[in-house]
Amino acid sequence: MVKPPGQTERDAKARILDAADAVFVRRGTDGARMQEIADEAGVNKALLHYYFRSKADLARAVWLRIASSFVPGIFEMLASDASLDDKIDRFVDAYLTRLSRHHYLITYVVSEAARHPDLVPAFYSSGRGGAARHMMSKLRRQIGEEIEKGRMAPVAPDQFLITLVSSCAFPFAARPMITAGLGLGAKGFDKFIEKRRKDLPVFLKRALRP
Amino acid sequence: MVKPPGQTERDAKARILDAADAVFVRRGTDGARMQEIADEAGVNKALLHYYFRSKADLARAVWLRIASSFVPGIFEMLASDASLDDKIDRFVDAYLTRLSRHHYLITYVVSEAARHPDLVPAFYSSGRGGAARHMMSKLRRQIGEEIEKGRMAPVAPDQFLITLVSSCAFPFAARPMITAGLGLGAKGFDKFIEKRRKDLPVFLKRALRP
DNA sequence: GTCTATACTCTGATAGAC
DNA sequence: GTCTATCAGAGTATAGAC
Repeated sequence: MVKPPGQTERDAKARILDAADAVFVRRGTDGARMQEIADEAGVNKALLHYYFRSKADLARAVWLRIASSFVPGIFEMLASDASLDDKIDRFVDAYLTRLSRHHYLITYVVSEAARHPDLVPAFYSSGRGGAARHMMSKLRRQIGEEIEKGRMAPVAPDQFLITLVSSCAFPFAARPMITAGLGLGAKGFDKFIEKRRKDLPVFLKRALRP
Repeated sequence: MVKPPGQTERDAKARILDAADAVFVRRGTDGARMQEIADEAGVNKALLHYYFRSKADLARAVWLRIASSFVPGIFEMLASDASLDDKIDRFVDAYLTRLSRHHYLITYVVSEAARHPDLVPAFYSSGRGGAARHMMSKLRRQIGEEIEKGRMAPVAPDQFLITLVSSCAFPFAARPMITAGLGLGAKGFDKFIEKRRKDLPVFLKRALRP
C-alpha cells in the first residue's frame, strides 16, 4: 500500500482473490476448501493465511468484491432519471446478461445472505453508503407520480421492484430445477433466457398498463 | 419393515429424520453437523449411522422427503381442470403460505440443487414418475387454448410459469437481502408477503389480459 | 436399538526456513 | 513474499458393550 507493490505481490494476492471468488461461489462458503483455492491460484495454502488471516476473512473479502461489482451500477441505473419503461428494459437486459455469465452467482449470494445475515448490510453499502435508501426513495417517488398521472396501473412500488428482480434472478438460482422441470436440454436453458430477455419486459409493461 | 416396528424404533428414526430436516435446511448440507442433528433428535451420533449409513445418505433421505411433501400437491393442482385464473390464485396462496412457514426451505432446495444436480431428477419423480411431464403438457395446452380463443395475451407458457414461480419463491430465497434493501423491520417482511398475496395475482392476471 | 469410546481423516491455521 | 512441514481441532464413521 505504502510503496509501489512488487509485481509478484499484487499478482499473488489478486490471483488468490480470483481463485477464492471462483471456489466460494461454486462450492459455497462451507463447501469451499482452502486447498482448492490455493491450487486454483497456483500458490501454497499458507499464503492464503498470509494475505487473509482466516477463511472467514477471505470469504468476507470475496463477498464484498462481488457486492461492489454488482450493486452500484444497478442502483445508479434505477435511481437515474430514465423513464420507467427504459429502466425495465435495461434492468432485465443487464441482469440476464450478467447472471448468464456467472451461473452460480445468485445461488451463492442468496445462500450466503441466508446463512450469514450479518454480511448483508455491507452488501448494500459497498458503493457509497445510503445508496440503497436513495435509490428506493427515488424509485418510489417516480412510480408514485406515474400512477398519479394515470400513466400506470396502481401497483405498490416495492412489490413491483421485487417482482422485477425475482423474475430475472430466480431462473438462474433455480437453474437445475428449471432445466429438469421444463425438460430443457443442454442449450435449452440459454435459449430460454434469450427468449425471456425479449418477453419479460413486454410482460411486465403489460401488467403496468393503466 | 417386515414385522410391526417397535415403538422406540419408529420414534427414534422419525425423530432423527425430523432433526436432520431442520438442521440440513437451516445450515445447508455442507454446514450441517451430525452432532447437531443427534442433539436435536435427542439421540447419540452413532445412531444416525445405524439408521442411515452416512451423512450423504441422510441428506438424500431429507431431500426426498421434502420433495415428496412439496411437489405432488402443486403439480396436481397445476394439472387440474381449474381455470387459469383459479390456478394463479391457488398457486400464489399455497406457495406463499408454505414458504412463510419454512423460511429456509427455498434457499436449501435451490443451493442443494445447484451443488448436487444429480439429486434433481429424484425431486420431480418423488410422486409418481412422469408427473412433471404430464403437468407441463397439460398446462401448455391449456394456455395455448386460452390464447387461441383470444381470452389471453400471447405469452409463452413456460415463461409465464417461471415468472409465476419466481415471483413467489424468490422473495423468500432472498429474504435477508430484501428485508435490508427495502428497509423492512422485523415484522415488515411478513406484512410485505401478506400484501403480496393480494397484489401478485392481480398483477399477473393484468399482464395476461388480451 | 441405543449407548460409550475411539479410530481415522480432513482441514484450517501456524512455525520457521529460504 | 513464498514455501515445507506440522499441529491441533473438528468431524465422520466404526467397534463393541449393554
